[in-house]
Amino acid sequence: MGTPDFAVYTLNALINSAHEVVSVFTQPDKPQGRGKKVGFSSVKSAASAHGIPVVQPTTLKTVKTHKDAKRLFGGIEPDCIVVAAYGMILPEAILNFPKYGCLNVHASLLPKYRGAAPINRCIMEGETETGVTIMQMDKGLDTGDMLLSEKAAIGEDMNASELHDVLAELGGTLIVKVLDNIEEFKPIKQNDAESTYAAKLTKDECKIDFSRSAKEIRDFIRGLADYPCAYTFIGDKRVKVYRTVIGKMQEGIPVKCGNDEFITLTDIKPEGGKRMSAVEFLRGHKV
RNA sequence: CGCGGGAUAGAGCAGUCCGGUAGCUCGUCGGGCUCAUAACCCGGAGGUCGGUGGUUCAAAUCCGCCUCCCGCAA
Repeated sequence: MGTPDFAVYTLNALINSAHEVVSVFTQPDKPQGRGKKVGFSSVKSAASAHGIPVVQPTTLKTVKTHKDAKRLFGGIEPDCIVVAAYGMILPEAILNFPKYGCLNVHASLLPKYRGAAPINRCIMEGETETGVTIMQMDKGLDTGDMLLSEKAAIGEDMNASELHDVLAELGGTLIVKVLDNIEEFKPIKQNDAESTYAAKLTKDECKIDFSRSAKEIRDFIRGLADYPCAYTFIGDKRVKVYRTVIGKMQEGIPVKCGNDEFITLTDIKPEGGKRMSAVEFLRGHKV
């Protein structure tokens, strides 16, 4: 079960493993993008390409018993359900349905950064390492017992997209490792006292606050790049900012921030325009 | 039919409202200055103005249709 790109890595890893993927769950198609086009999720495309049946329930709340779950799965009783960024809460009837329960691939070192946006949040917080955890799902949100986790370093200049790819890849590797020897792994309880929560990102909070320190702003921007992307305004135009350098540089747009420091915007996308370097932007605009 | 912005030289933009010689910054090429330079000065090349039909003596500009790109929203 999964929806976005992150889950595709896990799906592909499972397809290429010794395990059989009997069916794939993903969120329902919904109108998205400009206009009213109906798009479908990355996972749906990937699954269809391999001829795996795709199921897209609108809600799972109606699944209350083992029988309901079995009906949902078309009579199949899977040994295990793997969940990666599915975006829907699973009722207990489903959690308890498979023999080995439901395993979740989560892009953080639990119990830190539970929730929807662990990849973005950890960069925004200036972390230097994060990781992927495979856990046994329970009723809580990312609170289940951990089976396996592995660390990954966050590069000095790495942005969320780059980290996403690294962690997604790692997630695929780890889930296969767990499934290969599922009996071997001992569940480890999470220490709730150390937990932090990575709330879903909202557009409102993506506006850059230039009164913060240069480092905070830089972490903020790379934590949000390339999507949803931090933004600010130049004149009355909204401008997305992808990359910055701390200090006052020639090759870009220097902005004063807190503590009398400067940060230079080097890679941006103005409203209505294409992504470009700040140097190019300056050739046609006065700032 | 969700709302909105955009397509003009290799890049980034102005010009469009009010039709009349294709413009700016940068790059590029040539020359000059200099111990020297990404600096400075002079000169040149490079455009079917996204496509298409129409109005007009005349269209980047006004009108119709089409394609592609982007922001918001979801």
